[in-house]
Amino acid sequence: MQTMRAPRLRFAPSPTGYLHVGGARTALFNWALARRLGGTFILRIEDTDRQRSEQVYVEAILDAMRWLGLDWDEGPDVGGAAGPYFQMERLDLYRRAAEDLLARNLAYRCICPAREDAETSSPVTCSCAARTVSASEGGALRFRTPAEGQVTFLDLIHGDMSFPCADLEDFVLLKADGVPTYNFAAVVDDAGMQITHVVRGDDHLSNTPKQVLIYQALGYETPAFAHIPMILGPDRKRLSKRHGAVSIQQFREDGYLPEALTNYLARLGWAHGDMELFDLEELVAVFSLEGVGKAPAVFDYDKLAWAQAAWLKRLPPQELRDRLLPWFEAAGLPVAVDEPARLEALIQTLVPRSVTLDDLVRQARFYFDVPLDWDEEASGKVLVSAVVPILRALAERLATLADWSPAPIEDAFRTLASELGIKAGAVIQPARVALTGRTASPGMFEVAALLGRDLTLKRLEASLSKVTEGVLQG
RNA sequence: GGCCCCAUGGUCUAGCGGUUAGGACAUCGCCCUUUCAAGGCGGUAACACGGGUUCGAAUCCCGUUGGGGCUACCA
Repeated sequence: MQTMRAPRLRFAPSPTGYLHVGGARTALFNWALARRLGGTFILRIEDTDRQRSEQVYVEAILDAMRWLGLDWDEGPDVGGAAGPYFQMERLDLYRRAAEDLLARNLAYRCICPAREDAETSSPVTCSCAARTVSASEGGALRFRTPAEGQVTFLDLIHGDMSFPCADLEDFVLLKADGVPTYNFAAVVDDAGMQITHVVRGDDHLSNTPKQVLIYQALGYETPAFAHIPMILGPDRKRLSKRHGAVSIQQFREDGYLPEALTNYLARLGWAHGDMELFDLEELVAVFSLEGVGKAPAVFDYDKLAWAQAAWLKRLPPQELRDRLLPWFEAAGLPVAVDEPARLEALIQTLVPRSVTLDDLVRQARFYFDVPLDWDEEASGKVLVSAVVPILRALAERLATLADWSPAPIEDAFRTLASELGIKAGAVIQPARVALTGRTASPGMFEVAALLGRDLTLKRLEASLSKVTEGVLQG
């Protein structure tokens, strides 16, 4: 029956916080399935929790969605573009549906006080269970759950589900202030928006029978459900801030690529054979709910880092350079915009040594004509007086080198070493510390070439005086 | 407590009755090498347990254990 309807999916976050990885993955699966099926993807903001919902979170969520590359298709016209739907702008819909249920005696008003001890394990019995409470006005509206029978529905991941009505209480549809609860608003909207596939977290599985009851009471066809496994922390508890970064915004600020995030997230709870590295387009080409597992997945920061490093290498050099530009500026490094090729080249020397963009830019510092970030301990060991004649000789040769490029530079280093009867490393390592301030760096000849003759000689001189002063002092 | 879901190496997973149980991350070793990485090659490491069903179970069924979720006028 669902097959006759055009596929329509949605992601329905509530703006009570930033978009976290769990929500992002739910959004990703919905988006990927919608695209795969050639259907429609809708974004709906579930802002019915007036206490916790905030506008900044709405903006942050939209921002994160766009950054990840998850675009939505429809919604109220917002300056020419399709904005998301907001439940607080649709209160009439829920009230009308509520009145319908009330009129047909499928719901009733309840004036018993709100129960406050939800945390205690012992169930609180509401006097409404007697189903005789009624008040012409005020109070909350409760659904009249059938005393007997089974609620059944299809879950594309878990199979046919069946719950006894007797286990379900008379849940609230409308709060006393007229605002709908999650279960009610979600159903009215999913039905009204003709959603065909409800893909959401496993934590909603227990809510589904209640929702199916509402669909039936309202006379709507039920969609197919797909409850995807939760994402846990290393301690197998629900993933939260205490486990580390969890919001998409945080990962973005830390310098992760959206490609790495969507790639890694897709592989949490979903697999397609041995496929590990892929972009959104490649994901859409093969995505299916059949590949989604049932067991909860532990978020692995190490594997995310691996995916990130892999994407750093996968991105076209030019593209990576463009994305890095703002990071260089933020770091206060004097990027010469008229030397895009040089920038691109120096970035590439750092790609195999970096994970995040922030990480890469930090390591790029020595390539610029700014004070060196000296690793004093290392330089103290390497830049000793014995090294002075070596670096002095090296500087002389480099000063007159005809062609300033890696191969001739390497030749100069090696020739000098053999003439002095020492190992190449005995020249290279002191030079490395002199040019970069540390003992670990990209290839020395590439570094010198990118640094340019002037800066190279300047750094060599600076090191020589540094050693001399050190000797005088020591 | 009640109800529900889940269970392959440390982690993400492939497997959909017959496989030397495959891949990836991590880890260990070797190679490459001017350092650090990256890369290449190789190693250690898993079917939670107990019963069935079957000629044959990681695969199907039932228990046990373990983990997760729901049980709000939160979503």
